[in-house]
Amino acid sequence: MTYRNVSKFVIKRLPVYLRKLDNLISYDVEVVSSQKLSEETGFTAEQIRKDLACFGAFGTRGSGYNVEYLRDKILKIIGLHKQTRVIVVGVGNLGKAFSRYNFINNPYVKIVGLFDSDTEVVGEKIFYLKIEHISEMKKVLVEENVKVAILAVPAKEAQKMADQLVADGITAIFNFAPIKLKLPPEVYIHNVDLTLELQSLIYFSSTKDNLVDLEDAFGNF
Amino acid sequence: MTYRNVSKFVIKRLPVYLRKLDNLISYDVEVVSSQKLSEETGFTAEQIRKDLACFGAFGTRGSGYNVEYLRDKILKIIGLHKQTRVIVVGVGNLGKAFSRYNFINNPYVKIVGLFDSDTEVVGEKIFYLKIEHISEMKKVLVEENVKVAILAVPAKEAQKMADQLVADGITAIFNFAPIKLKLPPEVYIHNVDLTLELQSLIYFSSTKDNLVDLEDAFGNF
DNA sequence: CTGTGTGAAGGAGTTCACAGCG
DNA sequence: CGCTGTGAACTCCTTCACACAG
Repeated sequence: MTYRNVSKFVIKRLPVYLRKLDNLISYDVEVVSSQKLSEETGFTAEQIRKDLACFGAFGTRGSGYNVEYLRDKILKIIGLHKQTRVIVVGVGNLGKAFSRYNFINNPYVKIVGLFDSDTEVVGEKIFYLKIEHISEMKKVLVEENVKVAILAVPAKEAQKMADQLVADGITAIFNFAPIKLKLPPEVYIHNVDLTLELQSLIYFSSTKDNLVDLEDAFGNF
Repeated sequence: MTYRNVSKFVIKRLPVYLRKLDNLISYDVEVVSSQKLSEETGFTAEQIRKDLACFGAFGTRGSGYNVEYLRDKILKIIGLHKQTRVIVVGVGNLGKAFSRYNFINNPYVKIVGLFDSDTEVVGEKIFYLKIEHISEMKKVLVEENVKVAILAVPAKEAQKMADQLVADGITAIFNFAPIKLKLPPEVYIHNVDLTLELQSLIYFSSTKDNLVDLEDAFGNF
């Protein structure tokens, strides 16, 4: 039995479960049902059970899931059981905000390097970590065996920088730059494009059944 | 003919087309085929044609789509044909970064208010716009008839603030706070949770067919 | 002859319903 | 009896294949 081909949709829900489980642990809750998790997360109980079933049978029929056991299982599934090391490339507004945010909110992912090409920001600190020049990047990537990079450089530098990251051993990129990176297929890219996301939100802002909205846009129909 | 029930997946792709069309316009390209758009965006040509077909027939058989005409159509479909006014609530790291980013990158969405409860940041400027105290919010919402809010306050304040926004007429929320907002179903919520997104990225960082990764995680299988 | 528009087929994700175990 | 685990049904999105218009 192998776990190839687990849907991306499933993987995206796992961290949601993880967060809820961590929360339950902090309240000393020991057992949780898929029904309870459903109420907390908004996903259906069946879906939660199906998601977990992709990776094995972790529950106890009649009672539910052991919270701590399930949390540890999910950590291992995602690969967060040993703290993951990442670097941030491009420490402008967005890179800075992301870094500060991650330091505070994400115990499972550790930023081990902040890099920028702008000598203006090099030397600045974010919490305990000093921003270094891009030229120092490869050294850190190799020493710390980093596989994940957060790319928050301007659009026109993004492709070049991504190529360099891949050449230096990066296998997954969290990309804030508003361009479609062209990289080997084995590199996983996750794009966060705030402009696009906000624009599509606008569509839904007038009314949820968009009848009125669209009739207005197409007087000709 | 009405346009109810256009899939969210379609709507999310429209801004991608929009950006490419704007780009083509800046290069004085007048006509574009779905094939060309496919190469540029990474979506299949059939999908692009199907997406556009949800809203009418905009192309010319044999040649393609008139770039400017299609751009204007998409603007109207999304509702961006008249600049949309939004406010930003919570101007910490993330709110600040988002605002600066939007000022520069998003010509179609105008930020008309920046609000925070922290008197420390009130008075600061982001580009030409001054950060105001939350107490001023309602006035701006009404005067400018704002329907969309970007919520970037700490998690524990988010629900209370969201309730207030909805009470003041907001119909869509772009939510950066890492909680599930409980709001009336007619309010559209788009969550951007960087911690969750980064965590799920980790899963894909070891290898794209996650066989090895998972066998390692479940030695017992 | 080229490229759009679209019904039909295929594939993927979700929900349903219930068997089965504690 | 309660809650998990899961095949089957269902829904929705994508891809295919081709008719049709310029």
